[in-house]
Amino acid sequence: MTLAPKYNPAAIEDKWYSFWMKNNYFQSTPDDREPYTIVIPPPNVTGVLHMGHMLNNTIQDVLVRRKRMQGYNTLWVPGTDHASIATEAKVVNKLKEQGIRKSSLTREQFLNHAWEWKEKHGGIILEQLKKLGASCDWSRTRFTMDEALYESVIQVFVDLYDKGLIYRGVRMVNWDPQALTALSDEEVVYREVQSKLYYLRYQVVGDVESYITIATTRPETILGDTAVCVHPDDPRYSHLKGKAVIVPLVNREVPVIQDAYVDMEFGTGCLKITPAHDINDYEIGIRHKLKSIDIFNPDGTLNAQAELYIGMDRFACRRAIVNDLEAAGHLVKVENYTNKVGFSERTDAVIEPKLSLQWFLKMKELAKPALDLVMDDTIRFYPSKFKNAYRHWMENVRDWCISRQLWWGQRIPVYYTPDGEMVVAKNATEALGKARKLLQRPTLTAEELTQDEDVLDTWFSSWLWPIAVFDGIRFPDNKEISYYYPTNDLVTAPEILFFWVARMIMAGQEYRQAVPFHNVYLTGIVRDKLGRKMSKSLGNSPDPLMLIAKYGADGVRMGMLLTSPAGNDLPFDESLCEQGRNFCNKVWNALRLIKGWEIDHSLAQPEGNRAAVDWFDAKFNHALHFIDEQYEKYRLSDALMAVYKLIWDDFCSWYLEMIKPGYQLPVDATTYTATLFFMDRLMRVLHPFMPFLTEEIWQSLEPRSARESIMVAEMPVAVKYDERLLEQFEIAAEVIQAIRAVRLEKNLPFKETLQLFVKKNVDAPVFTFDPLIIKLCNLESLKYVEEKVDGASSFIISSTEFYLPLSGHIDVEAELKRLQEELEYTRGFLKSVEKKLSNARFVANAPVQVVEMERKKQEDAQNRISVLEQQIFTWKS
RNA sequence: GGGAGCUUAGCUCAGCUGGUUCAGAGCACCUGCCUUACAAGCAGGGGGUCAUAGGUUCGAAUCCUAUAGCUCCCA
Repeated sequence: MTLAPKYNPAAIEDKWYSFWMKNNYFQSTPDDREPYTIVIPPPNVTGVLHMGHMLNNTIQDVLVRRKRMQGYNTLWVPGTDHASIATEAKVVNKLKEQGIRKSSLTREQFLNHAWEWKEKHGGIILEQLKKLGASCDWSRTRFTMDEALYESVIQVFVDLYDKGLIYRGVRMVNWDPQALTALSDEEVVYREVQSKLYYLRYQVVGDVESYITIATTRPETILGDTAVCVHPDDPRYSHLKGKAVIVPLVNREVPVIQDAYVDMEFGTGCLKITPAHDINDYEIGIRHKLKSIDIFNPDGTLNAQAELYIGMDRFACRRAIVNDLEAAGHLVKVENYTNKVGFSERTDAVIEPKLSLQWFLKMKELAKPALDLVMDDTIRFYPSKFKNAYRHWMENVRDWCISRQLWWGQRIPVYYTPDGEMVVAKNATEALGKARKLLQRPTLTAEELTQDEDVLDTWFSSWLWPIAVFDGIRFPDNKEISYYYPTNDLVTAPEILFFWVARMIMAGQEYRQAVPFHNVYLTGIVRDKLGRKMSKSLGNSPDPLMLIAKYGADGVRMGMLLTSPAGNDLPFDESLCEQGRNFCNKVWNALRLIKGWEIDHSLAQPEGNRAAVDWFDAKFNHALHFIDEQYEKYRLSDALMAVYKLIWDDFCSWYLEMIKPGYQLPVDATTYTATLFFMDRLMRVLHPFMPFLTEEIWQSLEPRSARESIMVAEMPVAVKYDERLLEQFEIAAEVIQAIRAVRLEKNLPFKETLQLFVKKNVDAPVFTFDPLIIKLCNLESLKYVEEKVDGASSFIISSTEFYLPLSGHIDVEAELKRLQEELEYTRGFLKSVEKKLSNARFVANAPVQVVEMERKKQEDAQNRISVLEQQIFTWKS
């Protein structure tokens, strides 16, 4: 059998992925095993795979593959969400390129275009996930606009409305003038921008000489001013109580009001009030029963109520009005000013606070149980530090604006009658029935009812995701939902903790009286070397598929996981993938070595080999215990690192070197079988992290039947191991390393054999690993002696002296210097230990074990010192 | 403005309720090796006054207080 000296991922990845697919290993149906379920955080259909998805989905795949091998009936449900705003924007743009305006289409025509777009582009990201090795049950792929999920959303709306939790109201909302829709608070990102603070003077009514000056960053909104406000305790303005001022240019008289909201320190301490265009002004407006004048059209241009600049865009208007105010002598001064401005997460347009009629879901009642479930650890967050942020948000939660002025999405199931009454119903037929009853008019026709034009927020479908993918809303008792729900783990980003995770918990309580998942693993943000978030707009994100092509899917998976403990940002560097690739190659070459051996069945197992096999067996179980612990704590990078070291250091560097037969010599069958067994176990433990490589190797270890696969093989279970053996080996390893260091220092080639003499001073000798010391150090002999050996290079491990006679290579001065330094260090160490022990309070207060430990240290140091002193004495004489 | 968190080797991070060898890992770095599994490698090695200043304690990277710097969330 000849194997390429370098691992070539491209040659095998597609082969194994289709092998797994063909054998339906990813598929799950309910049975009597315990289920393990993950639902994918649905990427939006407009998306292509980015580094965040790579990280997130690698983690899910690791978790699900491990559980599968542990015998659970595992299911990972894939899917996408419809992303109202983003998708509608894409479709609108595409139509624009074809010269079609959205406004020229009917709703139905537009939706046809949208579906067409979805069919064409919507599956790209899922196809990309396959390249990563994602073991999703693709036969269950769901989309938030699928009929079942659509109907579930509608049903939930009707239900919540009937429960009195949904209401319609005029509120100040975040308006996106580009997407022409309201946004939820979570879809607005605030950024600091350089802007200007304009100081404007308003004339006081009845006194031509008297002016007051206000400061504003938005001078164009003065057209909507309906008051000017000062602090009630501000002596500068007390004389204005009850007076009115004139809004410049439009010459409207507005009252001067007093409200403690005003910050006397800011600007001039005098605030203009525009209730229609600022959330704080809106609230002041309500308190003082002010009129509200909405001066903007939905697209951000000025309307007739503004009286001036009608039809002009809000930013063009700002420039124009500043000029006009200056010309009219109303502009006092302009200052540079840094403030935070809200932008639309989707379109990046500046958000316009706008009064509008929207649908809201009351949050208070839903939030309380959802908060408790996290605080009492019924649902666990990894890392738990996010509990704080979660609580803070849930305690201050505000009602959720769920309507969007779009077409792509679930249309709000509210129907209006000609007389302005409304009914809420699952469909038009039911609505008609309800409306007839409501109006007591049996002749009412369906045509007379008009359905609400708006659709629901995408999150209003996503929050049902873990239930809806199993059709648990429409059919709450179906077999699937009963079996798979609650799901086990959710892997997502902290950014959507509130608007997705929290709401899924609410929906779970409301519709299943159960949590949607037990554990939430929060990933970090993938950043570039400069610490910037990777994004398409910055162009600083590598193309994941290119990375896979370059380093192999396994290499990239390892690169993603190595330095990303839960919740920590991942400063991504391609060299991490390189490390993953190198590791693949290392494992590959271990296979090459083993497969290259000739087996001699007549050969008895050498003693050294037996020791090596026993040792590695113990080491493997020791590592497995540790790895299991890391998984328990969701510390995947630590688990991976432990596997990495187990394979590279313990298996390759130590074990294989120990049992490796000499050049062109055969290996005994017992050792060979044990080695194949170890390799098999190691591949299983590594498989969740590196599915492709491990399958390829596992399949080559032994002949396999057509349906066998490592991905459904059993995960090794840690058993008890001999700890003493590991300790004894540690000492042998120290000896080997010391001899290697001597060789390097003295420039002694490995081929030259050495003699080793061991003088045990305190402990009884343990011979277990002696044959391995001989082999790995190419010793001619290893002898135990009672007396020190003259003229030899020496080293000391604990209190045992080791001698390597090296005629002509000994530098007495250097040996003495080294011994002297070591002696000084050990004396200092002993002193510090003795200081502790002579402290009566330490001996009295510290736990017995700790004191014992110190006594042991004292004894060891004393022994070592006497050995060192004797050696120095010998060298000197 | 309100809240949360972070600061340990050049980089990225471990270090659990204070107690074993003058703090560990991976990568990077340095030295020597093309030793027929692997140079995508082998062997050996250096590197940290645990942000700063106090305090509690027999004992602090670990607990408390203050300061500085950074990050995130909310308004």
